[in-house]
Amino acid sequence: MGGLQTLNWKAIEEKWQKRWSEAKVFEANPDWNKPKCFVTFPFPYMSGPLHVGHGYSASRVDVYARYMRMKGFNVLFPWAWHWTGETVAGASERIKLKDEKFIHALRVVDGVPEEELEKFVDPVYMARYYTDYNREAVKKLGLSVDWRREFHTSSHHPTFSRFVEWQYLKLKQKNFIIQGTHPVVWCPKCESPTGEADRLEGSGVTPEEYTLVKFRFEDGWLPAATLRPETVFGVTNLWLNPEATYVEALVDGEKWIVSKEAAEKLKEQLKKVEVLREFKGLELMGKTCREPVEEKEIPILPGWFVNPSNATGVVYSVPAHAPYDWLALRDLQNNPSLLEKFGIPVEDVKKIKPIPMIRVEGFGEYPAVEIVEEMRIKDQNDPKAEEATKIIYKKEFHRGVMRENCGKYSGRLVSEVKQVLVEDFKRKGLMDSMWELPEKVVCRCTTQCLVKILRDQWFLNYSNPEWKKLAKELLSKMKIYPEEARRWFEDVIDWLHDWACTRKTGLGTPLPWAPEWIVETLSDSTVYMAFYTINRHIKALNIPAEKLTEEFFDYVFYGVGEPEKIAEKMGISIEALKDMRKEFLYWYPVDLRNSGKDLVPNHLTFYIFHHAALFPPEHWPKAIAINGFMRVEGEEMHKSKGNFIPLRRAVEDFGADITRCVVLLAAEGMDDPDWRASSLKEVSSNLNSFYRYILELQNLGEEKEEKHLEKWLLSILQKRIKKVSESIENLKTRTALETALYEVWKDFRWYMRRVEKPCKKTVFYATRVWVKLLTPFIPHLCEELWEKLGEKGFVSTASWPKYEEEKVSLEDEEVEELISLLVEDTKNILRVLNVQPKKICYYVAAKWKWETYLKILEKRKNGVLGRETIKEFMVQPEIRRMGGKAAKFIGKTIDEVLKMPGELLEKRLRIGFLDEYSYLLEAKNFFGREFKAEVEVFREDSPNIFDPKNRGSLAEPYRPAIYIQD
RNA sequence: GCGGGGGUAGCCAAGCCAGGUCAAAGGCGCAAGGCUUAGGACCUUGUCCCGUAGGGGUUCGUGGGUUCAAAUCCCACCCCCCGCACCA
Repeated sequence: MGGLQTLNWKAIEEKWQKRWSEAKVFEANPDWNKPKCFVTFPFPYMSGPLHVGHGYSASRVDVYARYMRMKGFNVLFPWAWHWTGETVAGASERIKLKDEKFIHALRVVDGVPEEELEKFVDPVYMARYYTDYNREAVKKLGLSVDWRREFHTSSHHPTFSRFVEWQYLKLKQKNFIIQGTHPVVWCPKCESPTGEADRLEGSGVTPEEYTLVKFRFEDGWLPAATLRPETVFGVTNLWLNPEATYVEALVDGEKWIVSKEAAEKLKEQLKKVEVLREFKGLELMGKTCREPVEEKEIPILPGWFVNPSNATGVVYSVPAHAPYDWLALRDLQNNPSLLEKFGIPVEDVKKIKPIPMIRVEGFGEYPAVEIVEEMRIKDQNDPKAEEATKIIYKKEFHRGVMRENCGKYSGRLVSEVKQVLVEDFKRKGLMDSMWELPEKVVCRCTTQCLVKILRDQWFLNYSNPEWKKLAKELLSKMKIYPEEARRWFEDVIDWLHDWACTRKTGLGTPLPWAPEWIVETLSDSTVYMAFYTINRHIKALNIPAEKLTEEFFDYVFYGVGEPEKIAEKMGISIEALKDMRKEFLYWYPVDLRNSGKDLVPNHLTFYIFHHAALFPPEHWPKAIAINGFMRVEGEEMHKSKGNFIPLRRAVEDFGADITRCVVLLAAEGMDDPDWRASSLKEVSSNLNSFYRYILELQNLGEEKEEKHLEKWLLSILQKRIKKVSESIENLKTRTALETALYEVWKDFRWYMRRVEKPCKKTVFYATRVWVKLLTPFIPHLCEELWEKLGEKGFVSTASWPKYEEEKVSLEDEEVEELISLLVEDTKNILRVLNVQPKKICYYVAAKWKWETYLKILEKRKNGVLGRETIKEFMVQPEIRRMGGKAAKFIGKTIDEVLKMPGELLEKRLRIGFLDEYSYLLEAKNFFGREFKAEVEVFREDSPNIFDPKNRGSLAEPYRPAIYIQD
């Protein structure tokens, strides 16, 4: 029974991982006799376990690394861990606050032991725990990493922190860091920005800028908040909520009336606010104010829909274009009793007529009125009013044109004038702005958030056109896989504006010139690949962080400064210092960086910007590859969904090679791979079979000459070698693996089916090629096979199969193509006839047909082939003698050749005359086996032909005629 | 809304950029046969419809168009996924 049971993956994988590690095969030092290849994977964030999606991206890097290594490159694949940011701290905080849901996820999904869980109240402990946990996952996946260069980020890794400091000093010196102000979602209790991860409510909500339109009221202003300032030309009245509390306040010296909440908010938005008195909205009902365009007097009316917690709590009314305004107005007009208690005469309200000021197709004068009728919206409390508002807003913004009553903006598109209009009015002091959250955001600490404008924040000046230009230049020189992603990068570079690069809280490196700020997580990880090149020295020499000065890094990365002095100050040898410089120069630039596509709009683009800023063009990254992100059984993977698949568990449960194959076979390019249980089963059984098949092949074959079928196998293998190589080079890892596994398998199957006795020499060569082609994908299994095949050393460091042009034989390939088509055709006939044949006869085309065929091919190549060419042939006496049948053959051939793809045409021309007769004769036994019948082969013009149904004349080149006798 | 990607046979998925060998690779599933004590594995065949001679018909989100010829090119539309910022 031995050898037939399922493989012991675990034993095999552990065995080879141990051997690789002992032999230090993946530890890469500079070797000036070898070309280098430096590949990286963005260090993962250590707030939880890695999942199979990380495994996917990392496996792609590993496939490339392993391939290049076998190609003879000195390959460096380092690894590190990201600790910077607020997420670990936030997670730790949730544990401190005993967030049951969160703790449950850690316990169940992450499998964190109880005694460890308690210690997670310390964020650093938590990060370290996950780093250790995940390192095992990465190692067990079999990635070919040089672990000597490992590190993690933040001030808890002081030597790395020094590197971040250096980087920021350089950026500052180059004026790529500026100071400025910026609106953020802010928790007044925590006194810090409330990021996505820190929210109980309101995920995805970002500040929105309202325009405040200032209506003159007595000696002050009523600033009405709006997202549609262009509608100021259609204002009929003002709305205040009679039940809400308003304040009169001095705002930057002007007297404003706004809701009580608004006054507090404005304080956070760089406005100086002094509240003078508080009162109910009711107090202003029926009074009038002046609109800012023509200073017409308009009334202030009660609007219960006005939310004092939104913006200023003051709203102006444009009933022609805003459904809410029209509804509120109509409600008042229809219910005079509502007005009674405010002492507002009904006639005054009834007098108010909507003022149309935007023309838009599909609507008449009063779009708001029309949509209210159409949707049968009852009143201002009807939830359908919200939808109506959205529809009108969209239509009018995109398609709307300002009517004649809009002054100098008349006749222009709403979308065009909006911005200018606001600028114009702001200049006149009639508009202002205020930031507001479109939806409620609640901080983890349960406090409701507001918008704060942060001042003196530090920014990476990505809006700088010079910097953008540099980034684009870098991008244009870089390879992007897949190429479709290039446009996305271009857009991101254009779109990116200044990035707030510092935080007040969380883990990270303090900004060297303003240590109260910490460099934020995306901003400290842009050029750290340079640190990999020297980190093994820093660790080996045990250089203390404080010795890693600006001038040290300047020397290592830029070659400036005096090495003697620097080395002396650092207390290391000048050789050691120079080695670091040399090692940096050896490895840099990064040859490939691969990650999920989610990093395109942030990290990867930052990576481009910062390299462009900090390094000369010869050190700019060479290539970026991206891939989709992992789904599970077609769904997004989420801890909360319960379908989260930790990498470590996958590797432990299914094995590294299977896990790698499942993810690599699942997708390519930007498509999202899907993790499916069925695929797991499928791959596992395929790999088991592959293993056994290779071992079986070992014992097959005999010493013999390499003939047609062997030449065919060798030829087709060259094609596979080429395809796999090119696919890996273009990060088409799925195509590569599919070809290496399935296509090659198919070739073997055909060879074994066709051949009488396999040739030992060919099988020997072919099995070794096959194992090598799969090594980048399933390295453990391939090592095991390599050893079982009696080969010395690691297959991981064996040489990649060379594509040998001289082994390519078009003729042998075409012959097999012909034979398999002939088998197919014969089967097709047998199926239709539904008989068991006694005898099958094949007739190959006569010599004159071949000559004619080749001439037709030639004519097509020279572009002189047409239907009329038939005449040229028919005038030849020896052809004309054969009459109609010849004409039919020539006509058909011309038609076929006319639509033959160029590649095939070339191939057939190069092959020329093909001795079909000999090849078919050689395959007689094969046909016999296939059909369990006697098989005979004739030339169609042979004198002793057996052809009772006169089929022979149907023969064409590459298409022998068939006769079947039952 | 803006930007990016995509819709192919029971499922996954190639082909599309460079139009013709495309009823459309490969894998899975399913069915039949072989091998085997049996199961698994493996091998062969079939898997849109029709067909007693290698053929014909209808297909590649929908509707038009260009072309001798379109899954592939052009136009319009419908649907799905992702990103839109201070967050990893």
